[in-house]
Amino acid sequence: MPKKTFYNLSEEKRNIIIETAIDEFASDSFKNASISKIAERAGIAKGSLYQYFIDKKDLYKHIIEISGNKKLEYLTDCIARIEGLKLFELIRELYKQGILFTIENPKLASITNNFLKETDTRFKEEILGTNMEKSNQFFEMLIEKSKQKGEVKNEIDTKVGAYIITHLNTAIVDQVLNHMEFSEILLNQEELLDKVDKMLFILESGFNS
Amino acid sequence: MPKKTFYNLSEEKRNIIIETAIDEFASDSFKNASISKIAERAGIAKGSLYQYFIDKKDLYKHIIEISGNKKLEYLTDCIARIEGLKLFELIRELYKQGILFTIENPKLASITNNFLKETDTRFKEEILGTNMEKSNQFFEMLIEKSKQKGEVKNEIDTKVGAYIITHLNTAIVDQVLNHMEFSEILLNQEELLDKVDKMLFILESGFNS
DNA sequence: TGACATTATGACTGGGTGGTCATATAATAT
DNA sequence: ATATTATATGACCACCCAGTCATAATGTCA
Repeated sequence: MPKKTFYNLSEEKRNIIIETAIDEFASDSFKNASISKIAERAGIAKGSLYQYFIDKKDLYKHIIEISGNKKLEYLTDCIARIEGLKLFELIRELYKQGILFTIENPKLASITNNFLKETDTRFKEEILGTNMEKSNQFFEMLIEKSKQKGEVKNEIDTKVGAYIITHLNTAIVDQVLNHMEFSEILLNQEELLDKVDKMLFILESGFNS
Repeated sequence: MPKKTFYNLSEEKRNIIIETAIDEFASDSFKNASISKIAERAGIAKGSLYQYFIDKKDLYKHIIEISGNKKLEYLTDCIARIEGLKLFELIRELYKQGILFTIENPKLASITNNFLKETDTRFKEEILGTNMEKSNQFFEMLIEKSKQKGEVKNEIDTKVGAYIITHLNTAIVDQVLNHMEFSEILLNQEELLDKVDKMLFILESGFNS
């Protein structure tokens, strides 16, 4: 968390710093992102950054938190509709909102994605606190409910099912990001949703004929 | 590719260098791996390394090539049996061999996995040459064949199907690696295969009841 | 033994990094 | 206007890096 001095800054200055940090962390991993560059590009002295944040990790934590909150904004609507939707209707909505978030906030999406790819588990825990594995547990809960409703096969292993759904979600976000980097074209959202539907169709009914 | 001087070295010395490089690239990304450390740990002068390899990328290329070849050894057997097996029997074998490779060669697996996570597409192309996307195309071909045999639903999108199978494969390898890092216990191979079976069951028959 | 080619070496260059700290500036309070 | 507190600064520290190159050591052939 930032020091008090950071919140004494004008909102404008705070925004510049945050935006610059987002830029930097979006284009490099935590390790390779540069505090020096952030300071330079934000037009402040490096020493000042250390007046606002304890250290690099502290700034990173704050940016990760911002990312998470922003993404939550995209998901809360459909999470609110949990009760009314069938499992795969809900998953479709979640995937869709994930894609939307990625398209509208590519830098934030890239940051959270880079973070997920981080291998150092201790580091991850340190940054996320207790919030880890939340996504997996959420899907596990959904699957259990759907089993009880008779929507989903009982023979299915809940944990493995949640694992599949989580991983394909991040895989999709990853692909969106890479395409956006490569061809600068804002890729067709409908085409993407079509892919998602094809994917969910496979998950729902299986490969076998 | 290494310079001629590298191949003039004794096999022993060559092996030490390769092993040390594998260690280094396994524990850090290309960017963060250190030539200086490799030289120091291999007990040779840094300048010598540059007598054997053009630059860092050249050494990395060679290590990636070694990894790829070693993994191919694990897969050729079951690839040879393509004709006799059903789609998911084959996929099971491929996943299984992938896990086996990862357990028996965790460093090499970690290197290839880190490489796959690399975001810079140009860099990837430069390292791999034309070999990119091979895995995806392979699965696409398999799915097409299985459709013709009537094993697999025709309504399924081949590309999306291959995408799912490829991504879940790398996700599994990833999990194996992380577990190995964390608990130093050689994790139960049967337990893993059980998870794979549960995963394939879902893919074969779908979530819906 | 001497002449030549090959290989080994590590100090060095120019660049980067996170983080510190004495000092300068600005703001506030008296 | 003075004293006190809060913020801004950038030179500086210790460290790391990839890659170079003149020199030294070693090997090879005559």
